[in-house]
Amino acid sequence: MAKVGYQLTEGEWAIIRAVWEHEPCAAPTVQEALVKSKKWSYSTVKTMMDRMVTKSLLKTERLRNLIMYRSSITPRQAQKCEVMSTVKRAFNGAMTPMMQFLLDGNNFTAAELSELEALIQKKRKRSAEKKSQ
Amino acid sequence: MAKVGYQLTEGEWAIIRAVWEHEPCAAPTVQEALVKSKKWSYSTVKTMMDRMVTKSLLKTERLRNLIMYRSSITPRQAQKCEVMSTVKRAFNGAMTPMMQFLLDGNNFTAAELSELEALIQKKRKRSAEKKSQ
DNA sequence: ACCAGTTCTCTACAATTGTAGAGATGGTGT
DNA sequence: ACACCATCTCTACAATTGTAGAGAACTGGT
Repeated sequence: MAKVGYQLTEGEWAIIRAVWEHEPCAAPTVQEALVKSKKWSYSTVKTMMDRMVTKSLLKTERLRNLIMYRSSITPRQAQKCEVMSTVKRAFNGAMTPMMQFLLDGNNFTAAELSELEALIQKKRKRSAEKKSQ
Repeated sequence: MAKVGYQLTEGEWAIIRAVWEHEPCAAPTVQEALVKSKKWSYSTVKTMMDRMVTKSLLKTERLRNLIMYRSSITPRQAQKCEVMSTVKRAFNGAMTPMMQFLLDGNNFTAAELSELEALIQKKRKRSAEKKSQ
């Protein structure tokens, strides 16, 4: 029952990224995975993970005396919450202005632009189909 | 010296949006502007605003016994920080996947799709020009 | 049965954020 | 000179987040 719309903190993102990559996994695994980027002690990582369990961002399962963690939300869900919160806060909830802002402010390569264009075309075709059904 | 890369909190966004809309303005003005959406007391608003001055998100100027506030960062700057933080956290810093995610997950109208397409075309033309110069 | 190593539990603390009351202050009209 | 109103200042507190130490507990080898 991970509540929708919850925005992860920076620390939680770091943790859950590591969990996604290694799950099911124990806390020491996550700590080791993160020791390069964040230099958190074991206690720090474990505390954060347990708090995330309370929030239903992770879930646990005991194997003997080991506690295995898994994510309770998918990357897509987490991304969606993050993006939604940004578009709400910074663009008054309007997706298109945000897209414009992104296109406008960033240096995409020609290849990337083509890719995006193709995506839009596909999208457009699909919505046309829907309409005609 | 508003440090780049600082991500506003939800409360700070609410405040600064009101400031952008009314600046230069005094704290009571902001409080009134927000009383519908957030029902913060005057003290709450004033405290937040003063903390934002400390962080150089707002700046002040005394007129007689009134304190007038102005923003120290533009909407664009704030939007950029917000978006950058999202792309970093949730998309590993990669802009294009984020665009794809956005396109993929949202219902744009045909008109919006065209608009975006036009933008991309413009963008592409401009980068072609740059190359040939 | 005991030791060592691994992992867990409990507790704690500072900074930040959201929240607000109580009282000080400074003009203004009379 | 006085009282009132608007506004400001100071102080405070709970929840969350980042951070971690100290010691308990369990397991495997001897």
